[in-house]
Amino acid sequence: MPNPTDTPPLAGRRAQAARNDAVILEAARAVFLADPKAPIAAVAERAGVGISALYRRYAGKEDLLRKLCHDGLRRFIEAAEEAAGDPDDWSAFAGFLERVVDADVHSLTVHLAGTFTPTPEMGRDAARANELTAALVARARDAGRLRPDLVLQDVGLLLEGCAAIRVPDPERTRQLRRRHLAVLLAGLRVTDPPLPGPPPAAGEFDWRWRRAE
Amino acid sequence: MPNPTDTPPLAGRRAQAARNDAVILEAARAVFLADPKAPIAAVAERAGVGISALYRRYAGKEDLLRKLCHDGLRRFIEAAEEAAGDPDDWSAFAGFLERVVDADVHSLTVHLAGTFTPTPEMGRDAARANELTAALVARARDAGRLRPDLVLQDVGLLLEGCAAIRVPDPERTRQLRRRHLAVLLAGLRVTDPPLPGPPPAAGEFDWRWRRAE
DNA sequence: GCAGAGCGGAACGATCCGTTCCACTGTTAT
DNA sequence: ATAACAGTGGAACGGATCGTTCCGCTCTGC
Repeated sequence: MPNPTDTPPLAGRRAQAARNDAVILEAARAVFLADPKAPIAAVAERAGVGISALYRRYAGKEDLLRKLCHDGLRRFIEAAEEAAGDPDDWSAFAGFLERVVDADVHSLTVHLAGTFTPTPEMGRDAARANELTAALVARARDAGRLRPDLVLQDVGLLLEGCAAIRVPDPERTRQLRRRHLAVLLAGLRVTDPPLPGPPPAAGEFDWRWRRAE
Repeated sequence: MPNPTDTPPLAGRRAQAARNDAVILEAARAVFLADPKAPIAAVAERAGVGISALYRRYAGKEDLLRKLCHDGLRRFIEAAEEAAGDPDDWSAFAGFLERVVDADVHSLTVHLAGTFTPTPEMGRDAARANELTAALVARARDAGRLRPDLVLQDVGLLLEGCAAIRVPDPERTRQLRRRHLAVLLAGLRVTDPPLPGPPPAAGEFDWRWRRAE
């Protein structure tokens, strides 16, 4: 009998399984980040496991995608909460964007939208993410650091723009996105004249979350 | 000999064919702009013609894509040449970006790259497009209007960012891109501190044009 | 009228991909 | 020791997609 008492440091087969949990999730994140429509076999290959190891953990592709997206949403919230702790009104806002861009969270959320049916909890988290972002925007704006005609929905577009920057090397991608973001942030400080066209309205981008028919 | 005198005002069947030339190209542009991997049948459907009408004009999908991309490249050059005529150093540069963004040229070129083998002429046109862009950048920078640490390759990233903005309605898409571009342009005027990280190098994005294996 | 250009769309063949299934291995409990 | 089984790898299946071909039809230009 190898384990007389149920020792927390699992060994043998159980440990392998627990390790696979993490390996698979990491592989899935990397693969679907690079290509949201990647086949599920690519995840298994990247993780160095068989397909069975995937289907043991997730009911299907949609299930995996949903979990991945929900994780991304949680990271987004985390970043917003962390950034809110910054005492400087501007760098709280700027730091938030930098965190989100660095973690490539946007690709995990928006780009995966529509590929699965969301859970109610995801809806709640999305609402919370929105609130936190709105608070950061309002704070920077009320402090007079952020150009006043920038609305909450603009932030999504900024992130979309940064997420579009992509080269084969992930680290270089991060650097280039930071560079792009720096230009954007420079343009977001108070300036004249105001931004052109009607600002994005609340709910204008909800179509993303509707499933493809 | 069907036409004793080569009369330009074609009529009947020939006219229909000539009209289809344009209709098909327009449909192809719209379809592949919305989804670079769209099936060729979608183009036929959108154009309101059969699949035969497509294959009568193009040897295959790759042929159509190549023509579309080359057209986009030419529009890009056109935009650069037009913008170069602007006497103001800054608005020549800014106007150039606005034209390119409005025409959605970036999606037609970069996003279609790798899906076909380019012709030598396309290589020459691409080189010319690069020269023209470099000239506009240099001009704005030398005039002290553009932040000096911005390099040619940054422009591609800016366009990439703008092209990533996309909603179902094309006109609204254009407006939102303009808005995004305005933020970017505001950030591109001379500012401090300089942009972070090493600037994009020449040839760093050539991998796009290599065919997927 | 007749030859054929132009066309619509069904049909084909090749991929691709999600999912299922089964044999096998090492572990756990008896 | 050995039975039961969780965990796994990967072949195989069925459905879907898509590029391309092909056949029959129409209508034009001679």
